[in-house]
Amino acid sequence: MLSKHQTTHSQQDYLEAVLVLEKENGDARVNDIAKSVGVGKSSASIAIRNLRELGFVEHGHYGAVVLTKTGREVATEIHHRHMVLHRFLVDQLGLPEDIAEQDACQMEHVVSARFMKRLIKFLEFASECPLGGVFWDEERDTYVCYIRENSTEDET
Amino acid sequence: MLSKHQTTHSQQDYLEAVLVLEKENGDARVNDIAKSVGVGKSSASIAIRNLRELGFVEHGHYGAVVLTKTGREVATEIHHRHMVLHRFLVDQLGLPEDIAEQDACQMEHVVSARFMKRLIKFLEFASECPLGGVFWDEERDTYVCYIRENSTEDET
DNA sequence: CTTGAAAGTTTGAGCTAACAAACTATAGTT
DNA sequence: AACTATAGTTTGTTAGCTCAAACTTTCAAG
Repeated sequence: MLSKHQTTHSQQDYLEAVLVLEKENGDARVNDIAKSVGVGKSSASIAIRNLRELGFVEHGHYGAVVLTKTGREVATEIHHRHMVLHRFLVDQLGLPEDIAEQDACQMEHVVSARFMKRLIKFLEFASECPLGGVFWDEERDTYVCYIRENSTEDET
Repeated sequence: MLSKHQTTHSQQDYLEAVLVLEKENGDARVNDIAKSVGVGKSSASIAIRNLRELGFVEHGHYGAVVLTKTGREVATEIHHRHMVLHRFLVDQLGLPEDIAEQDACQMEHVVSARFMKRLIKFLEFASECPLGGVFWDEERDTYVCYIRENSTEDET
């Protein structure tokens, strides 16, 4: 799934959690990681030990967990995927936040790099397209398209 | 992931393989299932035994594997997801067949029912929309949109 | 009717990942 | 300095999935 640095889905979840906690709390502790990932603290402790042995994090006994260079690469890529997928699910498909969050959390681990590149181009195009676009109409429970005022050509 | 009938991703793969082999060969044998899923025949044998004990398939010793009612429900739902996702990846995002196949195989197990419903509406709308649409232009390596000739209104 | 190849099964092992329970270290309070 | 709540770790168990290797059944060809 991920470019270099082969990791399991579970490991990707832990690394992403460390990245997010670092930003939010300035600090990533085992207990918080466990809560963030949704597992018991014993599971998190073991997972972090493995990630340390694999060189993705540094972690002194009873200290904070810190991403290494390679760990940060994996974490940022996964988190980037998460945000792009989330944006697609909310902005383009019009799904509610909580559902989008759930789906993005799962999809981020399994989609190919090719898919992600295309999805990014798709989103860029949708927000830039001079002719118009498509959006979800919650009232009418259907998609709706529109044309911008001053669009004169047939193709762009 | 799936409505009722809780199953693992792996079990869903096996059930889908049985469904497809039934259609293609008229028959689903353990060996063919193993090849289709991409595992050794011992793994397939054990997996089918579990599915039998859970009531998803029937399987006499050294005989063909047959879906039960509930097994068929799971298999058809998963296969339907597969086809919808595949169509989205190819028709909408313009991904090549083999990449789309890979991604659909993974995504079908993890996306929510809400996502699938929306994606189906999205695809229906894209193919029906009277104003125009978006497609991938392989030459120019970008998305392109067009407006149909006789579209007069601003919204539909 | 025997025999060999192909199909199917069983066994024993390994890996990832989760949990609860028991244990140990840390830090803050008094 | 002692004590306690909190954080972190270790241990033992379980579950799911896979594999290779050894074994058994089936079936068709001779």
